[in-house]
Amino acid sequence: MTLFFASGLDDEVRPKGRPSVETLHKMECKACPLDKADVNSPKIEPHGAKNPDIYILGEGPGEGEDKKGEFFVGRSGKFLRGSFPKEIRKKLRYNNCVRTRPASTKLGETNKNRAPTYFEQECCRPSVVRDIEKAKPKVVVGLGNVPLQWATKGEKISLWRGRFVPVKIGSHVCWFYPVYHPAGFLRRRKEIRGRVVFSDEEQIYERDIAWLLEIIDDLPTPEVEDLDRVYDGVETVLGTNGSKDLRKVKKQLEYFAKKPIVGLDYETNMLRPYGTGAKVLSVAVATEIEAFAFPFDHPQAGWTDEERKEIYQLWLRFLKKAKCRKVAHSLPFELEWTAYFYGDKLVRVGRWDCTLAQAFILDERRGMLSLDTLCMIRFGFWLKSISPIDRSNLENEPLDAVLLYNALDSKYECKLFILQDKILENEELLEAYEDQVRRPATVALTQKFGVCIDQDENRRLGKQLEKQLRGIEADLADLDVVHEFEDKFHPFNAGSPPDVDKMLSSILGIHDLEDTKEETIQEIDHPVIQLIVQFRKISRRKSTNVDSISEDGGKYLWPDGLLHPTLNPNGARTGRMSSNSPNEQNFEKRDPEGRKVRSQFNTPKGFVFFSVDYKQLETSVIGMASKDKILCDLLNQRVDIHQLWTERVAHEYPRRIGGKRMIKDKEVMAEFRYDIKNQFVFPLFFGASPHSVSGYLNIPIQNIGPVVDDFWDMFSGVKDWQERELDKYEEYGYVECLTGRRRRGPLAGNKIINSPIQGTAADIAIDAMNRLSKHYTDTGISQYQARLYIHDELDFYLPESSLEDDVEFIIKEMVTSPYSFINVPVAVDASIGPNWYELESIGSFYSDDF
DNA sequence: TACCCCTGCGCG
DNA sequence: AAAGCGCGCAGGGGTA
Repeated sequence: MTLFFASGLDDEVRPKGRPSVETLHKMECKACPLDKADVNSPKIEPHGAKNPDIYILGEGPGEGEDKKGEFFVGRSGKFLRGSFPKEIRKKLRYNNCVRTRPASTKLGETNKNRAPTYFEQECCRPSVVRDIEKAKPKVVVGLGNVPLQWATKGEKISLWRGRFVPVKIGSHVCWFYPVYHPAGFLRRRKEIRGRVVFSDEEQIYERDIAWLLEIIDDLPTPEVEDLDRVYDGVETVLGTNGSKDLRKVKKQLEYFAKKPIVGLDYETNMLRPYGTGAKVLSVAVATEIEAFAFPFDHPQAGWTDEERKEIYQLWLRFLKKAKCRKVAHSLPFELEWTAYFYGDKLVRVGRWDCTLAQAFILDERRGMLSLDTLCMIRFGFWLKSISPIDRSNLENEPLDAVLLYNALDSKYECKLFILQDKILENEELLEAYEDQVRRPATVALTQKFGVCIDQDENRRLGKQLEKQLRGIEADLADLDVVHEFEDKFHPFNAGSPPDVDKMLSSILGIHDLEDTKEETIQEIDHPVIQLIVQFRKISRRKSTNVDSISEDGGKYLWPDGLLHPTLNPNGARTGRMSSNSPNEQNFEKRDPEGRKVRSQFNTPKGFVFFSVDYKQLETSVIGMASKDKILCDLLNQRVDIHQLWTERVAHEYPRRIGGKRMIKDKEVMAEFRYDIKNQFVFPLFFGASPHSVSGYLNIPIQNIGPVVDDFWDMFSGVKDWQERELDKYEEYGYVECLTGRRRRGPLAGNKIINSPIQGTAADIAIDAMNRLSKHYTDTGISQYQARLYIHDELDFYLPESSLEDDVEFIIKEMVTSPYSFINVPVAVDASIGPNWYELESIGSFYSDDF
């Protein structure tokens, strides 16, 4: 029997020629490097209550502990005891992963603590395990990274802290509850003018401990998956038994179709279905206790062509008819492949669920959403370590292994879904999950439809930018400072920050700059600076916006001639969707020259490009959240708030726009409005200080300060709302969108204010996108499926034949949002043209017109 | 060669 | 030390 199934490090990371982990466990102190360490108190014994509810597990004794021969008597030990109420304190038990002080042996550092090594931990493990087995605590509280790794193999305490993980320590099953180590944040405590400033970590630690005490009596019995039973109920067919296997597939699919909840998982040979030779290798369906996997197009699948066709039909039938909830982990993936091979409509047939979306709604910390990690958090074992298989190359792994792997995934998806569903219900987050789980269908279809690129335009732009770059390089080569640089060092690369830094300091004699950003260096009056800035701009424009989507080697163009950017609904912590490969959300727009790259985004013949932007959506959401009377009135009267303040600031400080007479200049004011929107109104609404705003706008504080005061006089309801949000965060440790989506701490002040706004705006826009997409799957009108999603902008390809009807339908759908918290008009700006660059406005449209 | 982090910068 | 928020991508430069 393994001593502890999730024990520290494996043999795979063991340096060669060192004893195995089993040997270390057998030899204990005899093998330990610390056995003969020169310390005051070797092998300190655990102490405290005999049968505690809470067992505190630290890294190893520090200097204070070593001196006194007792754990947790140093600074952080005292702090830790202090964080528990007196009655509870008596009932704690204390131990460390390593019981002898691991002190630094480096010269001059003999009194410094260090983290215990793997060998020290493993030698000590048996004695710690024995003590925990004897003490039988309900919860082991792990302080910092070492106990986290010790108990779960988890790696980042910031991602694991505050979660209850079921673990089996020796023979004892209990909860492991990682928290920040006090020693860490006590070191980082700062004093400003005699007042201690607490770090985020410290506040989070306090909250985590408080939560532990609040919930400990209500914790369910922890359950750790029995590794001997993970394959229970798993069945597969290889397809080699012809019609017998076929019948089995049929029977099984009929069986699972009648279950209430079924995990569903594809294994594929690529991540996306658009590559040449992309195929689904196998499929698995499962309940909590039974799983069935069968091959599609794995090379070893035994199907004849005829049987393969039958398989296709059987699966299609399942997708069309199954009454069960179909659960995937990362649903956009399953839906994208389903749409691609079986038809778009199926993404909305029956009910699909997503364990990743559930996990995201429960805890939006990134990096902890894989099925593997979630199985560890919920079931106490690492799912992926069960299957000895190269997951990046399933096509060349033996079919039987692929099927077992596939089946396990689907089984634990189902199991995970059922557990997370209960937790969502307990935390009153089912509604937020419903919003989240509507996203994958539209995401999958937008991804599948793809984005057209005008390759002639791409080539033209590529050549033009190439020429500009050569020109800049030639101009650079003419400069004395560049000669000097190259004599002294090496060829000058304007795209290299270290080179630019060297140019500034060694050649131009400018030393005190923090970085080489455009903003920082543009004040320097030297031709080389302008050339550097230009070079960076043009080379970025070319590589990011042109080369990457070229049919001539662009890495994002697929064999079908389209882009298929991915949208990630479970990535951005506020609840926005991010985009990648390429990021459709960062093609240039603000720079009049740069925005020409958008001309590459055209439509198929017979279609026009239709672009719809929500008008000041986040400002409207601030009105919805704060219910500020003035703001809501202004929004109801369709007043352009940015314009209002643009004029106000222009009058207050005309120098900023080049004098009073410029107030009448439409172009100047339009440009200034842009600055006011992004450097005044938004920053203030999201918590920027007057001083920061002064900096952004480059207007002295004595001029802008009074305007900021007026701003807050006018929108005092918004200020009050901001205060309320901060209070709520203080109380609950999270903030909430109007849609119920949460964002948990640690959050700095301004994020607290921003998150509910950004998240709610995202929910409104994505909901509209989804309703339009549903209209497509309901009626077959494919132009209602958005092609691009850019936060507050949706883009469509509309057939010329039905242009007017489609325009009206889409606009109406976008402005008539069904959320009950909407108390101000929702408005859009719409424009139309041959491509994403040559767009002509067709006007603004308001919900109260419909 | 692949991978990592850093810097810089585009979008909302 | 204080800081509007949210993202992804390219190139440089180092490492294995």
